[in-house]
Amino acid sequence: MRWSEIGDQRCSVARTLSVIGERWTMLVLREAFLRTRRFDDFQRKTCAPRPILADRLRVLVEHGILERRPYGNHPDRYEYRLTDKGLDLYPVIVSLMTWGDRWMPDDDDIPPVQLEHKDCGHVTHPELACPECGAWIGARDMVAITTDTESTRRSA
Amino acid sequence: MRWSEIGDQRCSVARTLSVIGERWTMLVLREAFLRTRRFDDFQRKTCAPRPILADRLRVLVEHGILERRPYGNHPDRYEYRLTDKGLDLYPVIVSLMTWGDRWMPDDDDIPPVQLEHKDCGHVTHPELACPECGAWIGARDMVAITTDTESTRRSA
DNA sequence: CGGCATCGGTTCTGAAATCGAACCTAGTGA
DNA sequence: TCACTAGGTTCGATTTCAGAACCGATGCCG
Repeated sequence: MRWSEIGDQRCSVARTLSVIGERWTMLVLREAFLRTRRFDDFQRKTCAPRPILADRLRVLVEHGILERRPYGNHPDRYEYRLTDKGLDLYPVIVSLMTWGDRWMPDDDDIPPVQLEHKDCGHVTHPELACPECGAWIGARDMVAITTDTESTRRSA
Repeated sequence: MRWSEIGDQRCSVARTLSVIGERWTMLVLREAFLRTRRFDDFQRKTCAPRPILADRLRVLVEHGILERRPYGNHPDRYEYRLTDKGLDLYPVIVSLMTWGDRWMPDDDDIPPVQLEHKDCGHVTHPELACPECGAWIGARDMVAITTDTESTRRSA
């Protein structure tokens, strides 16, 4: 199967990756969450090749994750901002960062970016919890229920 | 900059992606969390090309995310299992899935895989919360503190 | 015993993507 | 006038990917 066709898999992970799973895209999103908005700034911060960056921004805009809006008038400049759909990717980026801080520390082992919770003031890594009962969720606390489309899926 | 060098960036997201950011790798991990263990099963479920799959499994083993261990004796067969380091990637996969369920539903809009919390029995999507105060965390509830390596980084 | 199947890969080739440098367009400032 | 900025696009060389075929060791069937 071609990578470009993974969006066709009946799987939400695959469909998500079909939009944000290309090289560089996650780094673009990282910068967007750090309030980078302009093409050249994305380029400098991510170090992505310019043609690639242009493509990734286009895809993110097409899928409504970023919004491309004009700013500053005459030379017609544009900036890219996260939409609600884009802001909702926060858990993905944070999870990647958390794992990296824990398992791939660099030489000076102070993490490059730390997160402070506005409300309580603590510097910490957000973790998954169950919205129903509030318990913290680890790898084997959830059971996966695969819902075959009964009518279409038959034995073998 | 080459994609193969992103691990050099002083950023935990980039370093994480240098290990699990290649095409197909996340789908391999998805299957690992669904308890797939064998080469051919990974191949059938992810639909990744066999040489690519072999490479991705090798990288995951090299980084200690999967463990390759023999099972069943004589023809020398191997299976791949998540290590603790690998299990700790659960929030990444779950976040990708949650976003896909919310923003990229397929035609019959019942999600392909649902998660039931073992302890409380509810079918739900885990969400991020602050480990210190327990509050739910959304995109703009955390402030990023960039810790420049003071001695090496100077103005401009 | 021969022939086919299984599992876990590797090899090979053409097709697709990525990369970096250079270029383009439109305005601004000196 | 010339240099500079911002937001891209074009080009050609390199790298990666995709998929089909193959391989080696064993087991299963008759």
